[in-house]
Amino acid sequence: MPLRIVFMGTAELACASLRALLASPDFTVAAVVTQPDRPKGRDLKPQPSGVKKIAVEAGLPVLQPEKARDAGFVTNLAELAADLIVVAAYGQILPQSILDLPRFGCVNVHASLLPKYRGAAPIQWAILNNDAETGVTIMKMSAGLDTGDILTQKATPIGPEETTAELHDRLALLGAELLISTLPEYAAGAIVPKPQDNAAATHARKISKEDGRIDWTMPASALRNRIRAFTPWPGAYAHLTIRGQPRLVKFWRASVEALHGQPGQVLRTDRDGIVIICGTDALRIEQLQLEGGRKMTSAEFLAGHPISCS
RNA sequence: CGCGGGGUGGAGCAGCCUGGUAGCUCGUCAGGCUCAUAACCUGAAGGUCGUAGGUUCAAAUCCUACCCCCGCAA
Repeated sequence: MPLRIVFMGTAELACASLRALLASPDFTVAAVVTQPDRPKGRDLKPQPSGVKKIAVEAGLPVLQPEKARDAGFVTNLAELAADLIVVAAYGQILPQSILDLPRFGCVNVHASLLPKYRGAAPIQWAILNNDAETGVTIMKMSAGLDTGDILTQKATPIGPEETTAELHDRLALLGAELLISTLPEYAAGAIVPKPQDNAAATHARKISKEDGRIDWTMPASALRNRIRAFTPWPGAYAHLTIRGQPRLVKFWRASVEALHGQPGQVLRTDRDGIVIICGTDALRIEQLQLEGGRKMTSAEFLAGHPISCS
């Protein structure tokens, strides 16, 4: 008999897991819970989350409580009589009353090798710190922030050029695979949940737009990691002087060069990029984007936007 | 009606305010120079200036409507 599941998720990361659950005969998805539609897009009209779109397409009931801890919502959830609640990038803290609801509890998909990078932005921080590997964790949820007992984990190397966008997509799929292979074993009692080593825990705090601002006195290698980590959001940005005007420019791809000078100085502009001096070494900008415009290679950009070396 | 930028030879842009010869950087092609080159020199091809109307002797430029793209914001 398939496991009766309620799925809770909002962000893109959750979509792969929901699809995997829907595609597997081992599970029945009784309902999907996602955050209320939020203003999005150029018109700022409320848009459904990716998870909701999938649920609607699959003809599943969708619940969108403003607050998951509302008593009314918890009651509705209880009536669904799920064996298990699967949570992936839902975006809200769940009260103990929900965690205790299903007989198998709540299981979470997290995009890091816990206890490392608990919190909202594990993928970004793994790249920011230039880690060689990261992974996904399936855990039994507890009241704390990503502190639950670990069921299974799977590691994956981080490519030297890999961005958050790319790693995110890989981890979403990896997490989905691990989820559907873990759940039946877990339900059969074949997995012993393993407590996290709290002493080794780190917190991956949420990224803010301000984090994207480039400080040219930082080492070039650190800035390159920021560029990778903040793709696609919020982007690593700085102001460059173009036709005498300071213009906001986002940097999307860059490499490190062993060149030195005054931090912030534009050393060279050629078809291979724009070389800017950093605190240690220099950054060769290969792809960038002017405010209001689309992404361009440096060669394209320089054709129409003269940047003088300073 | 959330705010804003933009659609000009293949690419990226200037020109628009203050209507009157289609400009710049690059690419392409041909030739030259060079030991050599993505360097340099010379020449050439290539554009219904997003679409449809309007104003005018004359519209890339001013007016109106529409289509499409992008950034901010979330």
